[in-house]
Amino acid sequence: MDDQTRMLAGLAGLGGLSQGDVGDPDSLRKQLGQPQQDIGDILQQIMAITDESLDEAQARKHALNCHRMKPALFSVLCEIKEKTVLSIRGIQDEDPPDPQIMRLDNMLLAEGVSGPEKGGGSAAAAAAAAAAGGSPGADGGIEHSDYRAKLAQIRQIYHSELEKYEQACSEFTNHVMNLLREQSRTRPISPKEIERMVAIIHRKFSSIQMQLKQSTCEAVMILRSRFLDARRKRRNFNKQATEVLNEYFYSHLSNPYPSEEAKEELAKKCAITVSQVSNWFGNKRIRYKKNIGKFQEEANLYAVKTAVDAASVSAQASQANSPATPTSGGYPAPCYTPDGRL
DNA sequence: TTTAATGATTATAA
DNA sequence: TTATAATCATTAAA
Repeated sequence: MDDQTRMLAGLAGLGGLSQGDVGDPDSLRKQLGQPQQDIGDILQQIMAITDESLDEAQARKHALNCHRMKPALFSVLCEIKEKTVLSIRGIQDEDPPDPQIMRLDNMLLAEGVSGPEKGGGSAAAAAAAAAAGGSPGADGGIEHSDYRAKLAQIRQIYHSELEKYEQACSEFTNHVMNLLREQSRTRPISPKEIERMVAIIHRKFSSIQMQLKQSTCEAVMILRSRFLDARRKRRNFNKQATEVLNEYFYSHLSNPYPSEEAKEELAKKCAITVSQVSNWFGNKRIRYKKNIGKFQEEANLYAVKTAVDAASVSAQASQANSPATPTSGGYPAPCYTPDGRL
């Protein structure tokens, strides 16, 4: 737009060539071999062309295009352009790869939304089969396939939108380029300028692309939190596992804080993860402390069990490796008698 | 259907 | 980082 006003100013200046500061008017006039009014006339027509109707303008354009003075005028315009274009140079040359869009790209790639389609239609088919099949083989498998199906849906939407975006972008770019090429017949347009315009268009479109990527990322995150949140697929530990954990807890009641190694061992015994062991102990400690009375029975049960186990072990091996007997500490021990009564 | 139990998460403090 | 306390969301029992 600024260029346009500059161009108009340049053209207006050209109108009065005698006082013009452009090039060498005298030689130009000689070159043209025409009176000055003629040029002013043509310029007047060019200036007025925007006010005319489309058909009129088209006809006028054609007439001007065929005008014998057109090449000369064109070269003058080129000269002016050459001068003005200097000022717009340097405001380009900045194309840093947007870190935001790179972040989004990485995430989409990691989630398998962008990038190569893994498994192709077979994954969708498998998901559909799993959903249709009455008996979900693995427990949680149905949810997993549901998740995959939803992800595939997001992926499909993303790709179709991206395609639309790319099509629109290239369409628009082509349109503008054609327009500029067409205009370059009547006004000087350097390839650099076209390039710059294309860059501007791409920048504008890339903000749209970012929005698309942003919202896709959001959708994936929501899907993840909805399906992969462990709380939603909580399963109670099996009886044997809770037994092992409770045994440890009540036999270390004075200090129910298993070391990292102890946690690992418990995890292995119970076929759960170390962090699950940590969770369990965290929950157990706080819940025990909050209501010791409620756990009294359980405590006695396990105390007996431990004692019996220890007794049998010591009887079998005739060794004096009695279990760690809780004496004092942060957690009050329940009163218990060897026969299990309170 | 309501309630209790339970595994996981979150916020906070040491 | 880890422990605690509160809370969430699901499962199992009543």
